[in-house]
Amino acid sequence: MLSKAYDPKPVEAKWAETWQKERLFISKPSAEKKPFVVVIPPPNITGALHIGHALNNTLQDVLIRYQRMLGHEAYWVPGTDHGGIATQNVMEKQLKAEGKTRHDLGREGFLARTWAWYEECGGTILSQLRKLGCALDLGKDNVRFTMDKPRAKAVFETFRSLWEKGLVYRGERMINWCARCGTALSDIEVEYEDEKSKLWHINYALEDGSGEVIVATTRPETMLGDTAVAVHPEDERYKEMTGKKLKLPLTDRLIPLVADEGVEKDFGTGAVKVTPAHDPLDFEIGQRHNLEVLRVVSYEGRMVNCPAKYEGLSVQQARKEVVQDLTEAGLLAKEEHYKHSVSKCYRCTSHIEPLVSEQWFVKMKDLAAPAMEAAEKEKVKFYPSSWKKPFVQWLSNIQDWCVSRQIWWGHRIPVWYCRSCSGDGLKFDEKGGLSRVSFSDGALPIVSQDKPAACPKCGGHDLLQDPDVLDTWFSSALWPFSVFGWPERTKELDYYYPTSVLVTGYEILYLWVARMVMSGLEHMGRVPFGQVYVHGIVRDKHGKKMSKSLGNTIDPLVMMEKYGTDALRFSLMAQTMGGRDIPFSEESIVGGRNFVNKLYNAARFLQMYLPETPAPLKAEKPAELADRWIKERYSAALKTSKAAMAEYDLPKAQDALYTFAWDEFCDWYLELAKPRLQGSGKDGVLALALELFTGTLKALHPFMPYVTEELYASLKGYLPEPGGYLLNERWPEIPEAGEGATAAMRELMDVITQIRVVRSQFEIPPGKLIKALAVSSDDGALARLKDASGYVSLLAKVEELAIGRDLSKPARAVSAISGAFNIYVPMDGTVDLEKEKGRLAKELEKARADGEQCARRLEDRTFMERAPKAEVEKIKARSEDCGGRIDRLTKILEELR
RNA sequence: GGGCAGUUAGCUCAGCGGUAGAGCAUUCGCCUUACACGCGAAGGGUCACAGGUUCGAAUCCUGUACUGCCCACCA
Repeated sequence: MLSKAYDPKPVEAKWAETWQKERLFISKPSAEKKPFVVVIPPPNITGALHIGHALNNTLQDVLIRYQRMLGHEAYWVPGTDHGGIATQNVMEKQLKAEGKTRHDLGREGFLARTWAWYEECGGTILSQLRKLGCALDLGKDNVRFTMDKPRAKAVFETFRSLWEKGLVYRGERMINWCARCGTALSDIEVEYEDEKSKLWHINYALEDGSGEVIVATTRPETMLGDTAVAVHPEDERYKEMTGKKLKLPLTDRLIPLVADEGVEKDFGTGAVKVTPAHDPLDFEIGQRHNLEVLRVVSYEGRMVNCPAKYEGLSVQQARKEVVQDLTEAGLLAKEEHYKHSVSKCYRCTSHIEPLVSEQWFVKMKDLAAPAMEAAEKEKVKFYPSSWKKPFVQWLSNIQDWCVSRQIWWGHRIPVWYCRSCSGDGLKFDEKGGLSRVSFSDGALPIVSQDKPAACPKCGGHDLLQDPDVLDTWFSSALWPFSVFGWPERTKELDYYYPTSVLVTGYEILYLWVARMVMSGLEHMGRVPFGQVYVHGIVRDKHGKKMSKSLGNTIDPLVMMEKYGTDALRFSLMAQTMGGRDIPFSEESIVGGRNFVNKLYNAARFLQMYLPETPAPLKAEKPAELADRWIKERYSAALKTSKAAMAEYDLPKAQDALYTFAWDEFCDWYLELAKPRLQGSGKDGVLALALELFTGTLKALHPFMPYVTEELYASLKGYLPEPGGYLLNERWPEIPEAGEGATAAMRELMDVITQIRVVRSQFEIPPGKLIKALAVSSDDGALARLKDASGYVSLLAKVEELAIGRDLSKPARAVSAISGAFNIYVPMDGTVDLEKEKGRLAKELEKARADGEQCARRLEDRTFMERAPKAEVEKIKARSEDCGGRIDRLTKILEELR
């Protein structure tokens, strides 16, 4: 005999290995079958999978397995992402623990080490995905990496093509600089956070001594880089002074007071200090007024180009010093508390320094236009659809994309420079390596993936590659076609592109999804996927974001160990309603674990009655009520589940099967089957139970692959058509079924429930067999109950059930009403009259209230005239029913007196 | 400052035009020969608020409040 509780560990290990060994998940282009393709959002090789990955990949796995079982050529393409800055940060942290920096290893050494890390970490991630049950073929030939050879080729081809179209350019612009990561970031890689700070009011005196201008700022240290003060042209307070010079405090510089539309009159003092090098708005003002761009913060985040006393200080230190010096000089007019949003690096949460820098950019407007159209016309359709609007809006406000990163790990920018032709445009670090490139200083680009043999202009051989690498999202943007070998025209590309659906969390909708849509349209001429399934973020049970620093993370691997993979998957799925964030906690996994156990025990129950040597059992057309009923319920559950899948409502699809399996199949059908399994009808019951249970296992397989595979394997020998792995089986056929048995069962189930209520309320010991009477004036109902009286005896533990029209209530009996029946349960001892009256009176009260409500509506002329006929009929029937109940209850109550 | 979502039982959420539902938690009774990771039963909600549409509103419309998220150069 199998153990009472399901032990997932050995089962999961066995099937995970078998599935991979059999290469069950591999796909080949097939002329006969329709492809269903999903490309995995490639996890960064930064460490272990987290709970968000577990959710994301469970959703994809469900879709893939489901589509396969529908008979489509379902292909889920596996891979990992090199993860640019994120991965480099992980490596640098490792090095730091060894007391080293990447510069100790040098660029090549650092890259070699990171590649080794990729081998290790990439493998770990893939094995974790396998553990999650993902239907991903992890054969070496099938797993992609955003930095492997074919993907590198795609990246180069993209860069080359954009360059030729003039869509990629190098220019000096305001960018977001993370001094800690030592690189520029794109606008969407910056996060904003409210911080408590101060608003300092600084006194700038006019050169001619005729007055002063007070400016308000949150960044006093940048005043050292001010090259003007600006006011609104219409501002009466400053009209007279505009054009005059101001003395810049703490320095000996003079700066002009300019008038600019960009200044808000009503904010602060109406005067802004202008630091074109370190503020986006100031940069614009600077451009309009031809102001000098004076950089006072270096790439290292230290003060430069300023009075010696501040030189080399960090921004924070400089702020303190400047404020103190201004105070001492009596130039600090005011200091007020102020809350404002500051920009932070999305990779390391350090403060971002906006600064002007020469970088590579991709021109976005022309790329965004077709993507907007695709979203608007739903060539790319969002689930839930509410994402369409923000998606389109984001595209419509798009800015050029800064794609160069001053890090080492990533696709090197495929541009080379000839040392002799590029002149001053190339800057070198102390070790003689190329550190910066400036087109404005004369650097001449040669676009090439590999080192060109010679400079096409001068024939020189001293060629150096641009030191920067591309934003990691540059290669991710190509993923839906680069995975199939683009730019090669492969047969995979032909067959699988465009892919079917992309499954992702909303946090990377712009970072990733939008860029894939744009790239797909630009390079392939077609959207990369027709549908986007957007899910939320897994949060802790209080709705807080999970983070290591808060200590509220849930490790999916630990949970899989503890509760089983199916349990984790089921529970995540159950809570991912509506595409919103998912509050998750360890407790919520218990529900999934319990359901897995329920299925396991249902199978164990069936096995008790099956012969040891498997032989096919053929189910006959159900004749008995319970059989007809369960088949109707099965049919309804499959129908609901299938319809929900079509709308990407995965939790609903799962829930329909859950409810059927537990509440209907186990709680009612199997209970009713127990005595029949002892008698001559055994084979018929077994065959039907097996048919429906294995069908349910099939339908549940996408959600909980392990336990279903295990149970199916143990039961399939008894089926007429045993089949193989569930993944290769067809999703169950939905039997034609009406609702007749469902209605008849409902009537019966209520009788059983009413007797159970009486038992429970009058504390009849659960094991004790009782007598009961069911009285009704409805002959049809009496006949139906007579036919099924065995069910009542069984499930309400009634040893003698008298059914009739004219049976009278025995003395010392408790009464209940169920549909057309008055039910009497004789008691051994005396009946607690107060209790009995109390509950019957409560019933009566309910019936009366309901009856009155019906009556009111039936008397309402407008209701009778305007409501649909069917509705009126329903109310009439309900009203009659209430009337009957009231009469019967009143009579019973009277007799109690 | 704009946009989007949410507000239903103690908690997490379904329901989205015709008598308020689930899971968990709580209470009571059961180790009933598949399952105590279980079985049976019970309690618990003026469906945020105010108007409107409708014979009828948790469900549709308008507004208010609160919460959360996204976007935006207000120093």
